[in-house]
Amino acid sequence: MLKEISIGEAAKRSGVKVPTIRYYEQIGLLAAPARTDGNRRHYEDTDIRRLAFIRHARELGFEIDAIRTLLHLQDDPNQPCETADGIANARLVEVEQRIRSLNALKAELELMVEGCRHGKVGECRVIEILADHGKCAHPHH
Amino acid sequence: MLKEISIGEAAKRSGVKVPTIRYYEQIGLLAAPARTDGNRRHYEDTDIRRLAFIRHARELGFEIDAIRTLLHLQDDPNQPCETADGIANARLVEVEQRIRSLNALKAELELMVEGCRHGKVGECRVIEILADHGKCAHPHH
DNA sequence: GCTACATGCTCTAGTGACTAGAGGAGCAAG
DNA sequence: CTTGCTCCTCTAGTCACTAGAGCATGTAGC
Repeated sequence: MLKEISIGEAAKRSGVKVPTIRYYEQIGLLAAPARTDGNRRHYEDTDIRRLAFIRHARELGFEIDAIRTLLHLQDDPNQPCETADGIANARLVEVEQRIRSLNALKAELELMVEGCRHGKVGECRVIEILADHGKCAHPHH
Repeated sequence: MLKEISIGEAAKRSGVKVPTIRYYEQIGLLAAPARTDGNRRHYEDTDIRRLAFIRHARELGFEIDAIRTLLHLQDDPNQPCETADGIANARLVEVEQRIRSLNALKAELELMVEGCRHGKVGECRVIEILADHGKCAHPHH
């Protein structure tokens, strides 16, 4: 007979922490599992896969609501995948934007650190650049 | 005589929203300004600069606590700027790390979107990749 | 002076996505 | 049988705001 999967075991296998699993159940992202006699949750393999799916999507920066939609799609494999495609595309655009602004920021931070000649704060470029946005190398953020 | 700067005007000039300015006052990031007869806040140019400083630092991803430290440094320009330099440097390392992981993520999202042939969800790569981490292009996240 | 209406005030509560802790029960090993 | 781990529920806290209620004040047109 199969050993039942406890919440701790589910956490280990899926990479989602125990309180987070309970939280996902609470917000309806994961169905409430069956309980043992002692009122403990026990999970099936499908639950583990669902949790891994959620974890992966969270790591990719998808919001819970987007994940909810993706999970609905997954549950009904005959739907056209345009919705999923759209969600992933929107996220891609976001990520590209974020990379651009982080690159601008990196240039600026390098300028700051480089400009700091370890003197007094009065001549420190970190403070100076932060105080005056006009001194930014890339002022478009 | 100078026109007094209202909170709304301060918001416009600094780029920090009105409720956020009040919030910054509440958490002690910005000193409580003088009030008019009618109990309205009015600001000085130094306050506007401080707000712009905060806004800029927030955009650069500095946390409020780091900003608080930077502001203390700014208030006392005879301190060595190593502390400010250290904060900026730590932030630079973070930003570089974040750019790297976002690039990995971008690759993965592109793979997903590209792989989606606008068919049914059953064969959708977006769903598939999310469900199985092993399919990632860059599995190191 | 009167009437709108914008802007300001304080206060409380809500957001997202968890995380931490209290206080107790169940369970396996020695 | 006791020790210690995992589990249970419940509430409250985190960060950096944001939203809204219910009032007071200021300003522009008539």
